Amino acid sequence: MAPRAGIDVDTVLQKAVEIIDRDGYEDLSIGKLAKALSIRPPSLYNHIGGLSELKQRLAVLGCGKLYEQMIRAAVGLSGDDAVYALSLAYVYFARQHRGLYEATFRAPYLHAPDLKEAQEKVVQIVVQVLAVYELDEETTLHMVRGLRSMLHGFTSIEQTGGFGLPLNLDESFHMMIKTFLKGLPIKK
Amino acid sequence: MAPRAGIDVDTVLQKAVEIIDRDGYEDLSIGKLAKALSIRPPSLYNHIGGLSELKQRLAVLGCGKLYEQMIRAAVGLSGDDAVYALSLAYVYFARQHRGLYEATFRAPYLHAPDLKEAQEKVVQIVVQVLAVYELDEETTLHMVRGLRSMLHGFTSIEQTGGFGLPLNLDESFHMMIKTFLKGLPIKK
DNA sequence: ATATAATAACTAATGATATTAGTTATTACA
DNA sequence: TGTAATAACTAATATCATTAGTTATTATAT
Repeated sequence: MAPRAGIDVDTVLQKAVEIIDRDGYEDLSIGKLAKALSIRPPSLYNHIGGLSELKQRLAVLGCGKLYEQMIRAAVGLSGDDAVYALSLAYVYFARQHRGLYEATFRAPYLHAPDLKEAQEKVVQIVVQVLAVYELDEETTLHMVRGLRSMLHGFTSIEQTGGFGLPLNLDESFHMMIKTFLKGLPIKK
Repeated sequence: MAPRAGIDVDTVLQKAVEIIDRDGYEDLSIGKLAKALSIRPPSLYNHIGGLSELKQRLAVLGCGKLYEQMIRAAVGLSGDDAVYALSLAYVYFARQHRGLYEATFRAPYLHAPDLKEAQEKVVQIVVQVLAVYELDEETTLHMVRGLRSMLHGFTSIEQTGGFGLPLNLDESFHMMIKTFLKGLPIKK
């Protein structure tokens, strides 16, 4: 029998991230992952409960990483600068980790507390960044939803090749955010 | 041997839509579909090439249905009214057919001509509806991308339960569109 | 009406996947 | 050093998608 490969759940997750980022989310399987870790498929069950749990963990991990990227980008900035920085961080994260980004929207257990918590942290930065605009409190929250919709929508369509027109993507993205910011219902 | 069940590819697709709309996209399987049609699983291969082809057809069908709903809603309207109507149609379609909507983003063959064509028709309505605003031609196309991002993003987040705050969803949606329209870079 | 062709149903089999059960060897700990 | 824990293994199981081949139903030609 082989000596222990020194695998733990983090190793498993890292390798899973490599696979989905390189080959696509749909390509992840217990067999492929085990092979990448040089162990037999059933051995993986020593570290994770199964494929669903793995996907769930990837979703939580993805949200956490996204959050880190966003918060790093927005530090020290405010107003439009912060919104642009945070939005760019969002899109760049998704481009850099397309599999992991996709995982954030493919969690098998949508109501799991740790997932909710990770998602809420992402929401919270958006709230903070929009809070400096002179909006009603409730309006701010509506606008948070708006901005998040734009970020995710743009990313998702981009990832599925849905922007076919010969038009610069970064420019589209920038103009979209600009248009939204310009239209914010600032209190007078 | 059973008499012919009178099945054709349209019957198969309709039943598949029923299943994914009711049980969720991930629940679709050859076995489940065959059972719903009262035939044996291999018999399905007389009508469709396999699960991938089925999913591809669902994606194309979904885009077509979405297009019909959008165009129906926008007929006879222009400007902001058209945008709102078309946007509402989008979201309502997705709410009514959540599985079919999801299928539109889960096509196995992203570059298939019929899928591209169906997607482009959807894009074309958005282009038409935004064309009446006094924007540069190129800016219009950027804004088309923006609006599509918002529509899809909102829908996708909504479908995965990502809007957790106690805040009216329809109001968020309406305000998002309003904010975007208000910010459109109209030529002066 | 009859014979032939086409085809949609079936069964059996295959390969792949995720998972469970049980065994064994490695490692950790007392 | 001996025992317990655990991570590796193999074997088996259940499920799924698909292929291959057979059979019966239906369509078509005469």
